[in-house]
Amino acid sequence: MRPTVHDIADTAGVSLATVDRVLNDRPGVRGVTRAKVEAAIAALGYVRDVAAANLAKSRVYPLVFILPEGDNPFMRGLEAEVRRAGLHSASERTRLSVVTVPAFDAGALAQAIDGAIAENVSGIAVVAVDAPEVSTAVGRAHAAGIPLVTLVSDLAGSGRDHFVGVDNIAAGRTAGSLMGRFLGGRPGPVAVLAGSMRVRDHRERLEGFCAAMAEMPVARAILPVLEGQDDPARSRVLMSECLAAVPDLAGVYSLGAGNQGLVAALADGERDDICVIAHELTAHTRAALEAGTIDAVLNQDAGHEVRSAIRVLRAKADGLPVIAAQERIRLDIFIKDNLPAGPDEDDGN
Amino acid sequence: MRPTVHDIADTAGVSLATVDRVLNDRPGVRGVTRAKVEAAIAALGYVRDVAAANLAKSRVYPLVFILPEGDNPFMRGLEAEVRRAGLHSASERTRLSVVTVPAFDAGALAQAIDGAIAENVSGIAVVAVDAPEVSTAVGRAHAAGIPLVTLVSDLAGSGRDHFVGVDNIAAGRTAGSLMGRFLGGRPGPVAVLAGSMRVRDHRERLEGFCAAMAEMPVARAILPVLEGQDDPARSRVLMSECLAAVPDLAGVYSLGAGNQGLVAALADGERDDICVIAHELTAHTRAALEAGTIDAVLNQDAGHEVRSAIRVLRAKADGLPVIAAQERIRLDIFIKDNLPAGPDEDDGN
DNA sequence: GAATTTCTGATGTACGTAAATCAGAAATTT
DNA sequence: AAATTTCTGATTTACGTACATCAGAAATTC
Repeated sequence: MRPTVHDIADTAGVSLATVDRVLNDRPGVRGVTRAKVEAAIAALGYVRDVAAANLAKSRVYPLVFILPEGDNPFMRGLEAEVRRAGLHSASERTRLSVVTVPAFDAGALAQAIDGAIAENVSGIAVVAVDAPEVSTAVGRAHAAGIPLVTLVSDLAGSGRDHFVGVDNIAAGRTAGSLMGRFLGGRPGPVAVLAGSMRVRDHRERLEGFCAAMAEMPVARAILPVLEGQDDPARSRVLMSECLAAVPDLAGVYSLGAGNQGLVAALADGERDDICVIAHELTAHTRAALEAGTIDAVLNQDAGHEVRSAIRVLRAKADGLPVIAAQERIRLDIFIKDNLPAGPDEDDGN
Repeated sequence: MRPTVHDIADTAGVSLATVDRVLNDRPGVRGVTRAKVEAAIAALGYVRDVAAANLAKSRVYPLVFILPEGDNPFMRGLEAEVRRAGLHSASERTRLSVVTVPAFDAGALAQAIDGAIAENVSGIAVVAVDAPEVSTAVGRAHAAGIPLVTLVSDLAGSGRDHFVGVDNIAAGRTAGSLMGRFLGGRPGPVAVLAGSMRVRDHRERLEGFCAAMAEMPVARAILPVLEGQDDPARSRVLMSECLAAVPDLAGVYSLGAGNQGLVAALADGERDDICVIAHELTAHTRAALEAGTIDAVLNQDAGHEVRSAIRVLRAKADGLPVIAAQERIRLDIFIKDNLPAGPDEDDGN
């Protein structure tokens, strides 16, 4: 049997109350006594039974997810996963809520973070816009002792406790490498469709993509980035213009959420010979992958990210260590042949 | 606050003991009374607090993993992950143990399953050899009420409760599709190196591979399967013979654990122009991927599989539902550019 | 209608920890 | 040395569930 607080009290020769004071860092214990208790804890290899502790505390963990507004399918998928996790959250003493803010709006984001701090939640997960206002708001959360993780897009040099998301430079490299291989010796430049260079994940993907393309045996031009603000209409216009202007376009790397507009533009232009690599498996990209319009989709699993964020925030709130291997978010590569069953086709067993 | 057993007792107008009898399916409750209690449970939306229940039961779950012996790196990786999970298992009231049996030996496997049944464990995870003896042993576990999941390789038409592993037909299809794209118009046949056609995962991968290759625009011969029994020396000999016999070999699909032998044979033959797609990210395949000998590695994450098996077995033991979406094991595609940090390079945060 | 069986209620203990209270011991100050 | 402050011990209650016991009520059988 694993040791309990009673065992510690016995071997340390102190009372239960003293052990409790040491364990929970409460005042009222002399240095020598504290040392004795800590020695006993170490000797017995005691680890607190978190389940019992939470039961006794009857503590609940209100966690807030701050996500961008709009019809970005990936973000809406994230939101859906948060809600889905919320269904099971009761049994884990967690209460989840979602706050949405205008996309790419640093001020609104900082305000939302401050709001969560004011509500004294026990954890915050935020899709970060990489801006100073946001960094200082994150600093305030840290100062208030509230664990905060960045989700999907990271924030440089801030006090965030953890980043939940894929390595976006590696994602870009992967896209570049696949693009190069798929194109082989075929000539023609490559276009890049992004949301905004104001979010770190988009910048990093572009960086990786360019690096990998540069290493390819066949040199290939990369056209100036098209920033569609993750808006379908805008992305469609930009892409259509590009197709018209560059008749020998060989490939498109869509590193943001402009896929709906991209697919529409490709259909308009009747260009099904272009090698397309996109991010995030959504209804649109899935259909385009099956139809052959898109050749590969790089994906981060929203469900996994949400569950990871919850685990990390809870661990941080409890002062427990995070199991790094379990929390690493993998980059999925999907082609037509390894598409998973859709969310509506779950076998439910 | 979420409802407790006391709330149910109050609203149903019965005593705590009766509620307990209904909840835990104990005898001694009249039909009408039971209905009243169940109505109250439904009305209040009661869900049992698993943490408190486990605390009260102070139950431990002894789980057994039955894995093949030998120096198969993937299997040793699985074993390592089980041991790693064992470190954290105390806090989850789980006790893990590993039993190894000779690879591809159905009789020994069946015997190991019967041994676990005799020990009255609360769950069994087994890397299945697809044979009748094994199926009947699985049937005996089912009859004994012991949850059993197949791991990595499934078992047809048996009473296993769940399969923890990737969709191997899709894995084969993916390999075939990537092989076709990477080779492009280059001529030459493709070789397949397997472990044994007696395990279902290898058969399924081959099936998917052949199907995907057949759908490619360029027809390509697939040579007869080389069965290396997942043994390095044997795989090396088979592969060397093949390289000598087929000078225009364009690609190799290694769907088993013969990668060490494969890489050695390629080095012997000084053939670095062959497109190689292999399974499972190990030290060998990682090095070969970085060196450019192997072009893509399809991987199933051993750590994820082990944790999934544990979650599923515990859920089954408790009679709880399994969250299908969370337990789907994904097929990772690794190329040089999206290799994750190695196990020794964990950032540990 | 009495005897039996079956059901139900009341009550208590346990799991391992948190947290509070109060009394007494030890150290410190006056 | 007395008064005060600081530390420690003993004890109790609580969290939500599991499980056991015993007595009494209700239903069933004879």
